[in-house]
Amino acid sequence: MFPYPSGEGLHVGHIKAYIATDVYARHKKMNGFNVLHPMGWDSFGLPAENYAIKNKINPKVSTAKNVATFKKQLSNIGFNYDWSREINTTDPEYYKWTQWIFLQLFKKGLAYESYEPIIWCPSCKTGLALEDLEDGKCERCGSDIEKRPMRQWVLAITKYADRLLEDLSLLDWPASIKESQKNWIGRSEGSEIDFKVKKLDLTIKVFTTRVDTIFGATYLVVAPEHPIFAAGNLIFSNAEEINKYIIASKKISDIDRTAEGKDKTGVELLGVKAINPFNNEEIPIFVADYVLGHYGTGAVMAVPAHDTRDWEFAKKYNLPIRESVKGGDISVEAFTEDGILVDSGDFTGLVSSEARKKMTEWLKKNKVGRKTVNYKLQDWVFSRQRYWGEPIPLIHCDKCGVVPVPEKDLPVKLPEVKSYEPTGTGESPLAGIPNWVNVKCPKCGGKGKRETNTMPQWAGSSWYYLRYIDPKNKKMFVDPKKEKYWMGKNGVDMYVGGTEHATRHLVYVRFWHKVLFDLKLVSTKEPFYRLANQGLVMGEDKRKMSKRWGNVVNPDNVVADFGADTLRVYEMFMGPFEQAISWSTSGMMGSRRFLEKVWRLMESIDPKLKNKELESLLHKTIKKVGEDIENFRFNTAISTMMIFANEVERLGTVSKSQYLEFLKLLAPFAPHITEEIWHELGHKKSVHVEKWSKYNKSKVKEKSFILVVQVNGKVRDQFEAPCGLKENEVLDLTLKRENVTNYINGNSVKRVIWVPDKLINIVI
RNA sequence: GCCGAAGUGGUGGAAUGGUAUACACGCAUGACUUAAAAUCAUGUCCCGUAAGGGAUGAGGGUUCGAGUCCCUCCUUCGGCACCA
Repeated sequence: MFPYPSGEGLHVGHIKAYIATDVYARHKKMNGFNVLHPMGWDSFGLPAENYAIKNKINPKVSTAKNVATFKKQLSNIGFNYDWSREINTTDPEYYKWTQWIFLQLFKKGLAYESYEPIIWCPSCKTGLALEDLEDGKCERCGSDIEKRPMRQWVLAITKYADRLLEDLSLLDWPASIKESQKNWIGRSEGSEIDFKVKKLDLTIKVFTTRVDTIFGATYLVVAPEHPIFAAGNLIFSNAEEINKYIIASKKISDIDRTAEGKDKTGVELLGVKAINPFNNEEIPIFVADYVLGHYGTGAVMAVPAHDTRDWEFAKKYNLPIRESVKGGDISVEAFTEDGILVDSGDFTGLVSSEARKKMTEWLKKNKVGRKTVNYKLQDWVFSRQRYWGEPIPLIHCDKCGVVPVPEKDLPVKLPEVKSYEPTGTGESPLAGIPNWVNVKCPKCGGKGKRETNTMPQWAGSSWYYLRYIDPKNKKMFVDPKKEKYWMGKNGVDMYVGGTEHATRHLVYVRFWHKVLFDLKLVSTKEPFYRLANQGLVMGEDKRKMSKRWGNVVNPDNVVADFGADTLRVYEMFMGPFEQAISWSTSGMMGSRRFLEKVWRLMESIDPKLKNKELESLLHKTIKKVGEDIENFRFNTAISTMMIFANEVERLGTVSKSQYLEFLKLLAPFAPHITEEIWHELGHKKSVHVEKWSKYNKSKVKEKSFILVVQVNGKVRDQFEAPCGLKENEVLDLTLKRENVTNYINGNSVKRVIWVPDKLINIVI
């Protein structure tokens, strides 16, 4: 994943992922692959802009400065990036295509204008998507958020909810990321039921996953946002009280409103009743803020006997609690599990799962309900009232409505402004530039106004992996009209980044990719079939690295003091790649010592030596290091190399060819020192263009092994034996050993388990 | 509450169902040195002089054999959450 060039610079945790891809890319290259290992800058959006505002610099200037800092830091570490393919999402030649993709979404009807109240950050002064919240606060600045009705652009990601969920099964991704996405999408199967409202010519639809409990429904609840209130509340005899309740509930923030255990409040809609379609029973209707307007239908049937929230509400307002599923004691608490239906008309006696099927069928047959699916995922609020983003390429015309900017006129460049601070008015700073805003309508030539909202920070990263093509083409981007596909058959082979993107970038990018797939612009269903997450590198004090704790380790200092190779080897060796681990300076010294040892062992080379003793170990090492890199198990790859180096040291001599083979294994991890030694030993070409060593299966095989003898599963003896023995031969050898016969002690041998070339277990 | 991941020495961790604690850090002792650093050597889970016994969060189970598979529970981390 390309970094966000923040003003803080990189710390040793950020570069862990880059070291891993570098090792992986170098290894693949040595194995003959044509590797594209790119770097770029995802630099539009709030963090860059907030930094710019705080430091009173134009975001364009500060971004360029931050990019330069990042690039310098990275260049210290010896990455094999192809800098000729460096990209920057703020480059007009880049965001031209971000805008182009937006227009495809628009033309497909997947981008629409909405006036619904959305999340508003009063500090960042912009609308936000649900994904931009963390613990109910603005993820960027930590401010409490508000709800604010305003005009906005929204992307219909919910149309792709099912595919985003289903296709997770195609992905070789960490379980936790898949799990997060699954929870975020929040698919829930159930039934929609129509309740006719008596005296009014309207129907309230409710969503439930527990249609089997409907005979226990004793009232209905609608959210304060429910459309039933849209036409005014004069139909209710207590209209004033209802109005008061609705207004009050809008003032409460979403977090307070949805906090579990919060006292439930509500008001009955007097003068109307809802009719349960199953038994024609008339039940009261309440408005209560424990029902959310944006989920399901914004209305629920309340079954206090079998739902905890309804139970609490019913207790408080003295509403009847009627059992319809056997199994609990509803006088004490709601019974929410499945069971056998009671007092449920024709459905009495069925088990819940069966009842749900039959009752949903009944709803359909009688045209009073249907099977439905609901999602927690909401459409993506895509406009920001900020300066530092891609202008949304649309023009508003009084006559023609919303008109897309013609493709030939892209990019719509972000204009230079004097004041780039957010206005807070619900308009972006771009609205204050009349000669940018006022344009001709591309359709009718009449007066038009540019859309002044910009795209969110996630736009540019939603397709950056597509800005590469076969190098033979020599072009930096492909015109989608001329080229069928933007990418090869397999897409990105390896994608590495942090877990914080689980429900943001990694959802958005899959959504855009699927849209492009439907447009036949990409050939794969998914952008990244393989993903790895680097674990956090924490400070030496086991706290998260932060200025606040003064525990940030800057790679520049580590490189200056201990060398880039030490840093690289240590970060790969410190533990499993995906695990969070604390930095340890003394631990890092161990990696430094290992590299010094490798250097020293040059002196142990005996050019005349044909070192048979090491041959088997070397080939095992070649095998293990290659497999470990492929599987992102860098820590064990390094420990395997350490074992080899220790053995060379123990023996005191090594043949030149063996030493060189070993150097190649180390080269992806420690590119500088291996190159130095490689040349020292007389090579003109680089070690990094060498072919990766091939291990020899026959050489991996040992001639003898340490046979472990167990008696009844306990280790009682071990001795060296030649490989390839048969079970009876081994047993003969074993039964001659005094240690073994002592334990057998005259008992008859009941069973013998023989694991070839490893272990024998004698059961007595 | 639901879902997921994980619990192994003083520390980071290793272990296709087959010798638990590889590798590294730290520590101790020794060698080298006037001394220190660096380097090298030896040792370092617990009990026991030893033979041996016991330890992979706790308790059960499957198996000739379990850190690994199954069940129950505890703890930590992550996601979702008045989501009907």
